[in-house]
Amino acid sequence: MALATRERILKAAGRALLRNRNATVEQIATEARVGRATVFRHFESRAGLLRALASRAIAETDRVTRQAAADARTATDALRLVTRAVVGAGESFRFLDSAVELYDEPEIVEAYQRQISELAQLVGAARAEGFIRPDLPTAWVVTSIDGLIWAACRAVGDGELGVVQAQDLVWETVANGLSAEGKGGYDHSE
Amino acid sequence: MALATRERILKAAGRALLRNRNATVEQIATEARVGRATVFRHFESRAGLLRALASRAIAETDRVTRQAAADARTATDALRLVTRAVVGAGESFRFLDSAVELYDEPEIVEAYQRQISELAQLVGAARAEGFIRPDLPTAWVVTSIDGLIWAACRAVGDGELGVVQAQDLVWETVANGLSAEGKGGYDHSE
DNA sequence: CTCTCATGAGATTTTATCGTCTCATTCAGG
DNA sequence: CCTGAATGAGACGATAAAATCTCATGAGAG
Repeated sequence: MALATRERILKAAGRALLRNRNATVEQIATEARVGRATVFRHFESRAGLLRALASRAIAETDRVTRQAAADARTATDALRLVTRAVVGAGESFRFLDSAVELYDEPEIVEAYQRQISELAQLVGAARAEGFIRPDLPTAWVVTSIDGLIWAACRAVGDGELGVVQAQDLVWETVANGLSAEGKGGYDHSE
Repeated sequence: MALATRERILKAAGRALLRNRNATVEQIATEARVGRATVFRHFESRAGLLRALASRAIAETDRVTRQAAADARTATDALRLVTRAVVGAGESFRFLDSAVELYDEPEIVEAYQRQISELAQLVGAARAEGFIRPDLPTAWVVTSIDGLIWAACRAVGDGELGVVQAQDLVWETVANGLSAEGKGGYDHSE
């Protein structure tokens, strides 16, 4: 059926792009076990296929993010739940790490920036609750959470970690870092 | 002179690739203020140019890494100094984040994996010194340090942070996390 | 000044991939 | 069995970029 084929192509595109940034339509079609012509029957162009894939990923991430935020009672809790949720949804957007031309699509760039700024708002609120160390710039807090989320998604995708384990570890690291020594336990003078 | 031109092309390629993944040879040549033909006089092909650029970046990272490790008295100190050094060298390898085809070059992949495994050894030694929380898998410690380094390099490249500030923040986050609350200060049950 | 070599400019060929099209095949429903 | 819709295979043209080649120029060495 048409819808099943379209879905199969989208999923295959995600896999193919993950393996090989700049994957050709032929490689995507092969991955989906369909003919190249069939790809163009379902999507107006290669760019259109990538747009559809990215839109799906963005929508999915938005969905789990809002769901998580709705369940939270405090901003700090929301930050924790959203972080977990995004790590959990990593599979659906991880290909964006490799997808190249998408950064030319203003729609995609705008959506990514919006999600980052939503994260920044959450961080700001958590800071107001006293959760964030006052000496850390919000920009760094946001950037490093983003970096840890990506690292976790990569580790899950590579089979190094399970999803739940990765979710726990990201938050553990955000909250307490990697060091066994307590706060200020490292002597910066040496 | 030939060497100066070659060097100019390499630097320009780094800048061009950072701005525009998949930058064409023409864009690189324009950035270097040389003719397209001159690029092919100095490099056998576009792929060869990228290989040379990547080799330089790897060599530079190795250099600052070994320098940093040599200055350290303990493994924990080495981990701190190496992390700082890599963040400081970010400018030279950051284009790899955008360079696409390089992941097909076995030489590059091998070098990256070697650097990661060197980091893993360092983490293992720091763990033996009691610096690393025993409950965290080494794979995650390595992955998250790598993720934080990339995040810091990106922030520096985007002008969000200064180099020294980024170096401090990465280590601060590794050692203590982002949270103001102490160890275990967050109630995981809710 | 002259010679030479690296270069710039640009024409040209080659290659890879996109996107379109046609036609035979398959498979499900009537 | 018959029909139609979706598909696979592959030919075809268009395009963009890579890679090659030629030729004139300009700057530096002798």
